Amino acid sequence: MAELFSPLQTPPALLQGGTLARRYIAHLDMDAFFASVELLRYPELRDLPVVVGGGRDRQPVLQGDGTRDFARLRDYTGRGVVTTSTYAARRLGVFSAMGMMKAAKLAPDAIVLPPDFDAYRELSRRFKAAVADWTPAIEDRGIDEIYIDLGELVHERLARSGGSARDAALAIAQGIKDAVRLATGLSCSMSVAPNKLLAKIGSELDKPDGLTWLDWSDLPARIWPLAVRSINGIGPRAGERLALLGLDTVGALAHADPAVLQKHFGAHQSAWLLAAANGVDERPVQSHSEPRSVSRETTFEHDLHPRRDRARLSDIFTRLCERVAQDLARKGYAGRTIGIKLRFDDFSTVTRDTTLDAATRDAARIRQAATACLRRVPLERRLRLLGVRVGALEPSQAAPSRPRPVQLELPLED
DNA sequence: TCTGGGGTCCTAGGACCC
DNA sequence: TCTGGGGTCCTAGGACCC
Repeated sequence: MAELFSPLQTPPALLQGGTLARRYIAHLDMDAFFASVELLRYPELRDLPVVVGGGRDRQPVLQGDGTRDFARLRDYTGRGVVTTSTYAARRLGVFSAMGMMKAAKLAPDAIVLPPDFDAYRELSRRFKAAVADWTPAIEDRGIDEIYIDLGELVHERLARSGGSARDAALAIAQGIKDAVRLATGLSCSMSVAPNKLLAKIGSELDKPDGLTWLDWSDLPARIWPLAVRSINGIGPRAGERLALLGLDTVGALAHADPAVLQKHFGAHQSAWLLAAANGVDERPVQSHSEPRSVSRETTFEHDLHPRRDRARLSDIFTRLCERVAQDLARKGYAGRTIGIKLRFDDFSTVTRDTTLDAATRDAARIRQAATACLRRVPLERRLRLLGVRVGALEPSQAAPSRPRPVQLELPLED
């Protein structure tokens, strides 16, 4: 049943391993997800630079002549970052996580839309349901992406119609892309590869609406020229440290001296870096996972003074505890570890937590424990952010409540 | 005019126990 | 006089991801 690696496709590190089953792992990534959902609603914005982000901002205003008046980035004031931008906005240099004020400098005429997370969650549910019609072997990776283990589907198709595994996998992936478009009106990019690591990289290679096949034989030509940051798990910090060692590309990392890497990154991380750069990743597609923590936090419009703004802070604190308690009840969990997070006006961040004898999801109990945590922090600066977290979760007796249905004014009926 | 909100995982030191 | 070692839990911070 299990095919074996052919030596040509096999990363050297796995050769000794012997009989590993060839896997067909897909990564599916919705294209510019939030912005694309907004384009369903406002088709007249297609091809324009549009930014989704910021806070409680002005909604588009329907005017007498039937056109809508949209807010412009240049008029934006306040904190907040770009959540997503359309491809037209990206061409102007505006990307996710960029401060809105910086984005306004680059693209003052771009249109700003406030995020509508209920709509995004609904479309997320629809695209995942469409994929689930094909296979249950789906790993959730957030609102706009999933991994899919295509192994069974590929073997079924080969048994039925013959042909190459590559053609079978690509036909299945194309079928899934079509199903997602039918269910949502949105495009996605997919890649099929021998593991999650390569599939994740692959889905970026042909965006938007791409479909990419990757095998180990593609490593030198298609993966090694990429920046090390293309590897999921190498972030800004590790990227910088690698650059200091002269390791800018995945290929350079793949051929780096293991002793040098180990000196700078330790045994564990250096081994992972080398494996990843060589396309090696044995993690399974995990179709079920239990939540570890639930949290709520808020950044204030203006920094608050711990004493002068004490009443307001206290209100906000209470509300955060209540929302965390609601989230726990909705999901059917309680937790033993209660924690707080503070961010000061200089952006320094501290956390404190405490572990109770028994799990709770009671807002008053959470607030009591969180207040005790708060007393352990010296409050000498103004505050920018306040957060409350409950961890060490365990399922709690009461059944989780059903999510409320969301009404959407989107042209999505099929 | 810098820098959101919701998460996961890892590390490291100290407490505590056997 | 000198001086164990392993395991687990708790806490704080930080890197990273979507």
